[in-house]
Amino acid sequence: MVKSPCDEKTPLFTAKEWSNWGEEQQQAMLLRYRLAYLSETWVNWCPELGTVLANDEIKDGLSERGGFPVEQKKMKQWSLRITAYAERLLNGLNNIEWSDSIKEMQKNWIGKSKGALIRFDIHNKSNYIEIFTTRPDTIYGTSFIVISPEHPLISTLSTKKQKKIVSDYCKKSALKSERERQTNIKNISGVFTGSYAIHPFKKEKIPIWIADYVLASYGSGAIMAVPCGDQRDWDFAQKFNLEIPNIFRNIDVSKKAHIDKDCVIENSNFLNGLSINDAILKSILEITKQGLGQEKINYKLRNAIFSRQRYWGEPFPIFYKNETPYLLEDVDCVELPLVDKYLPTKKGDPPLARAKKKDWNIFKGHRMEYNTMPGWAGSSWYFLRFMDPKNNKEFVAKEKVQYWGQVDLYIGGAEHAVGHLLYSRFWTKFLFDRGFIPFQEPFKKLINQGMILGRSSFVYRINGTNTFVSAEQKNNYEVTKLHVDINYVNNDILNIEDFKNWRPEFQNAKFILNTKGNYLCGFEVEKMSKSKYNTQTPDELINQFGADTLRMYEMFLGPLEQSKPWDTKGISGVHSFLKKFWRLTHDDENNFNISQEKPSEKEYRTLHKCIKKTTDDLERFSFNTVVSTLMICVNELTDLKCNKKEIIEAFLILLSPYAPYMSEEIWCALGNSDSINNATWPKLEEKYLKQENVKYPVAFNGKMRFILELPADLSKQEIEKHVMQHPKTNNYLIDDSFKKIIIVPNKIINIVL
RNA sequence: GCCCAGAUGGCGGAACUGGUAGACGCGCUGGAUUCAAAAUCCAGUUCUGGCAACAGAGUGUGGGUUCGAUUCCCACUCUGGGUACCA
Repeated sequence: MVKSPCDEKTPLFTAKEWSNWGEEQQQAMLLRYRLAYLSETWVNWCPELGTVLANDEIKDGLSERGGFPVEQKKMKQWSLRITAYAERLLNGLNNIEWSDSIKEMQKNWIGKSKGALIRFDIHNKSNYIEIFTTRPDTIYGTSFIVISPEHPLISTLSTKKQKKIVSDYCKKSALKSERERQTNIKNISGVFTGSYAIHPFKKEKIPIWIADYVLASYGSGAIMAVPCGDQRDWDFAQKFNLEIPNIFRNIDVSKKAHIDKDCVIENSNFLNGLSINDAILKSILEITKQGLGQEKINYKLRNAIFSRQRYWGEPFPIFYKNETPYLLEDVDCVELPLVDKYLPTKKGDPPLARAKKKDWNIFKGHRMEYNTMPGWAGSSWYFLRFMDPKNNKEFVAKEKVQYWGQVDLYIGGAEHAVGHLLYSRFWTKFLFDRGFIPFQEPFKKLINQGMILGRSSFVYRINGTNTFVSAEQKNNYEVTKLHVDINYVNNDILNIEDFKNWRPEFQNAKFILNTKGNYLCGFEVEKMSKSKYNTQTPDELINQFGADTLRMYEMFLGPLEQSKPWDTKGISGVHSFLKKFWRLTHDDENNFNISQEKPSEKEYRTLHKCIKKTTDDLERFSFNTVVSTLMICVNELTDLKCNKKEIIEAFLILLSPYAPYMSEEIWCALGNSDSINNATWPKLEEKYLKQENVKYPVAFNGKMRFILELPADLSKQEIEKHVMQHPKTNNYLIDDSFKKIIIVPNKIINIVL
């Protein structure tokens, strides 16, 4: 038997059976093993728009565009079997220099948990329900079963009497998004199916309920409810008057569930007296022995849907014969065909279905694939192509990928933590498996630059209408909050004409204005993004201040890894710094003016202080503090009136990463023929930094009172003597005495009273 | 809801390993220069009281550890990111 990742429900078959199958049946079976496969998945379908919507295109259950209802629909989609790589994606985190927070997020996203799959037979029926639990030790505390509203056995399980209630409930939860279902934990809902399961050990009847806090996409879409050990189960039991059997020794479960694993099991037959961890092991052993289930490792990670019903995306190299997909063997790429409109067809097929046979550059079988690939098809591997961008035989030549290897440092936003950054790792792994690249991780080191935040503006559409209400009155209506382009908003007042012309759907929009006759927009500070219509272009700033100033200001804004609002108030400070440095090397008539004199000790000290700090800060990616260090250096050099070549030249190299144009220009004026980019980084000479005296802060009870300047090489005893002799010391001592004196050489003196 | 971050003057931020809280810049106030403006320069600028010297308070909130906490620990609040079709 081939040990290969495949659909869990893939049946076993023999070679003989295989060869007796027809071509289509073989293809269908192969799809169960392929990395890319077709599967039925739930999507957000908007009948009015005739298209599938992303969760973020839905606001309060209505489509953002137009405000139409959205429903859940099953659709055949390509998926990529990322779950086959779950374990490797998890282990690979140990081999990369990424921030702990991103690793943590990926780890939680993959969500590995050990537990058991347990079979519950159904009373008076031949079916059974499989549940996944991480706490098989609590099996004797199970008093009911809960299945998700999408569970395949729902129609079998719901009795005649319950049928109507059940189908109403399922329809209602189909309208809710998965997130809504998890968010509203205070809003407990559920219905009884009318059927009972048999407890595998106790052999007693326990009721089977349906509730939308159980998700179809996790585990097996069904749980054994243990109200004494799980708070959601406890709340559910409380609400619907279900039993709460206690299986924990000396623990009170009448007020809330007991979630901690710090206790001993009782009322549980063969598990009595065991600790939780021992009971988990023993219960799995017993479940396996009695054939009631097996040990199981479960991942929260789901296979990733890889098709989109949009026009702009890479077309699949797939064609169909009688709706069975075949892989195109041609070397040539399928190109996007011309279509009359970039819209779905009347039937609801994706835009590519509009193309006629002649519109495709390649056409085989009965039809081509209508779906296109998602954004992450490209974003998962584009960086590999940079190694060999003009190669038209393969995506990268062996010797080039051998030379360049993985990306050394990748700077990207934390918002990609579990999307792009996980997909890239996944793609890298399968490209490695197929022998295309010699490494398993795409990015050796990763730094998350903070997001630039923008101020978004909002308008409020009254649900089911095309009327927008001014922010002051939005609470009087059921409204949907929509982003509006900040270019149409001035001081939070909407330019209504611009807004109407923005999109055809707003052409006939109506407005409820405030008492001043204006439409007031709401606002929020959130990440700057095209989809939030809050972006600002730097073009004007470049025109006004130049690219060096903008570049340097971006570095000066704050720590690389911290998100910060885009605010250009302070940009003039960076600009005047560059002008100040320019004046240092130019006279009043703007003639280049540099001295060949040998620098003084003071001037060397200023320079080397700057070399030390800019070098250290650069290494820890602290660019904002580098900029202030450069500013301090220029301030000091200006005070010293220093325009000496040796100092200026070294300083230019320190400045060049931040203001490359200006430093190159002055570098050239100094008579250098090669670019400053090829200059050697100045070498720090510690001898210039040596200080003879140290300024000690003298604190009493931790509160700094005065500064005492002392020679750097004094012993603790000598320092104490000096402190005690200082006239100010007496002001703070009580009765001329103190409890203790703490002296940290070259740092601080603290006297405890 | 869940996972991950963050919170320090009027504003962006600094304090890297527990050791002077507020570096550097913006803004603001006053002054110099100028016919005037721009540009530039000088001085001041956490808050409260005080002419000042100085005193008290102070790093989201409440506790704790420590001679000493923005920094470490516990509990919370708020803000941002992600939550699987924005990429």
